[in-house]
Amino acid sequence: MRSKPPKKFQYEYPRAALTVDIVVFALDEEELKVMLIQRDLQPYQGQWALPGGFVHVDETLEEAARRELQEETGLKDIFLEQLFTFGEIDRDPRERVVTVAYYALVNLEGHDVQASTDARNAAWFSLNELPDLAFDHATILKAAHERLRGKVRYQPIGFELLPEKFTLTQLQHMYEVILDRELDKRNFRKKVLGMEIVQETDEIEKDVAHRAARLYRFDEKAYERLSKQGFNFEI
Amino acid sequence: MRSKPPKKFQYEYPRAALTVDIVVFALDEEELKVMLIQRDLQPYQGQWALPGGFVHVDETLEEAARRELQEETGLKDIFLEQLFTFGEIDRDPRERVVTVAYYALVNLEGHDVQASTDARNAAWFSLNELPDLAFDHATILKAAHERLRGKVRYQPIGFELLPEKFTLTQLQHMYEVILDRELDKRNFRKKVLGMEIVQETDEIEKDVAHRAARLYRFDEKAYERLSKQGFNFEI
DNA sequence: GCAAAAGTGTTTATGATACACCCATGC
DNA sequence: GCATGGGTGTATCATAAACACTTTTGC
Repeated sequence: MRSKPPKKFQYEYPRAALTVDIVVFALDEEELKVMLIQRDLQPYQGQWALPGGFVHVDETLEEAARRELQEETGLKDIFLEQLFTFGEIDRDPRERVVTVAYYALVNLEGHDVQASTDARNAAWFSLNELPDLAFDHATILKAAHERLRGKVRYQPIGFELLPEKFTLTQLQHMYEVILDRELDKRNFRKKVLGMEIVQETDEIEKDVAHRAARLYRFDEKAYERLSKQGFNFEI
Repeated sequence: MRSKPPKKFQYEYPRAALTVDIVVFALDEEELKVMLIQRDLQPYQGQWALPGGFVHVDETLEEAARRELQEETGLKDIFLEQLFTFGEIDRDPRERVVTVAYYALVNLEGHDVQASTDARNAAWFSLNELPDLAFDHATILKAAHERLRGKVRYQPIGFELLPEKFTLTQLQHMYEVILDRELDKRNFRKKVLGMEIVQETDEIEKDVAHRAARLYRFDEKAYERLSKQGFNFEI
């Protein structure tokens, strides 16, 4: 065991440690996945946990979240939004640790996670087959999932889970997975096309063993316009 | 100037200080008000600020918010919900301070604020006539207002701003103030009564110089039922 | 030619909006 | 009796929901 490092930073009152943790969602063919890291230090050594770590004193919370995400999973330039701050007193057995949780959405095609990640330490898990998680990370993950389900109803969020160009069937599938219910194809298309939130491209799917579907892209401008005036995305 | 206190608490890495700040909303006859405290210490001495203060190492974030609220304004047992955590690096000129912001809703009749408050230090301000605020509290206040406006659309929130028994006109007025637009009386009543979120009482208004209105109370059970299934309160 | 998914319209039901007058009460 | 806000209904319009078949393509 190595000797203890010096403790140079001194305060009049005790201070909680401050961390960030990130719930990274991605969309598989069939379901929502979340990225977990296997801990190689105590406490909870060997257990799976959300990516995250201590906030440096010279970086903002979001900067800390992005830095940890890149260090631990290789992911960068992704959609990231603050979720909630968890401050239960005993959530970390070592000492008082307050964590600011974020959630992130990525598309599996666009970001090469495996290449920059030690595969032994990071992996995607289906939300239905989660291992035991360290700390209160199961609680955080549940909160993130609920937020995503709730948010999708009144904001055009979620496109970050898809590749840049996608079929309407992919988009519908994404909503079905997030909302956990089936949607009617014709009504879904009417609604999505009607609110002009996607733009038709002149490309179609390739290498499929059936009629190839048209590809669409997300329309940034419509997004902006609709986001502001608190619109209704009930589908 | 007093001598510096001892700094007994020592850490390997520098730590941010952790505070809570609370945006307390109340409903006046005419408009939304927010409670501010006049600071009697540096920095920003004499300026108005949100109630709040440092989180003790042995209390949760919500406990800290409730404690500060009671100490500074006398308010207790009120609706309180976490808003957002602000971690910009220079938001406090002294050192790195991360603050977990909450917002609260109170009804002016039910809670005697003045009695337990040093009137020189705490006061209600109209949202349209705010003084310059200390720190980044103007940003926090704006975020709280937006959250309230957004939340009211899809959750039956806001009843905390009214007394236990209220008239439908008071309820409508509350929504008009929060949403900042006029609502049609007949349509409003149809909608509110239709979703069975309020219960008729057998009491009526007193001491009014016109026909007395029936009093209603908020229906907890309907609230629970509707809250869960993410319902739509667009009015 | 068949398997597999793409693509497309109409009808019905429900909820949102617009709108104006009589009623009860206190003074 | 008049001023003040309380209380009520209907017609129209817009959006949501339900529902099935033809088309295209690869194999």
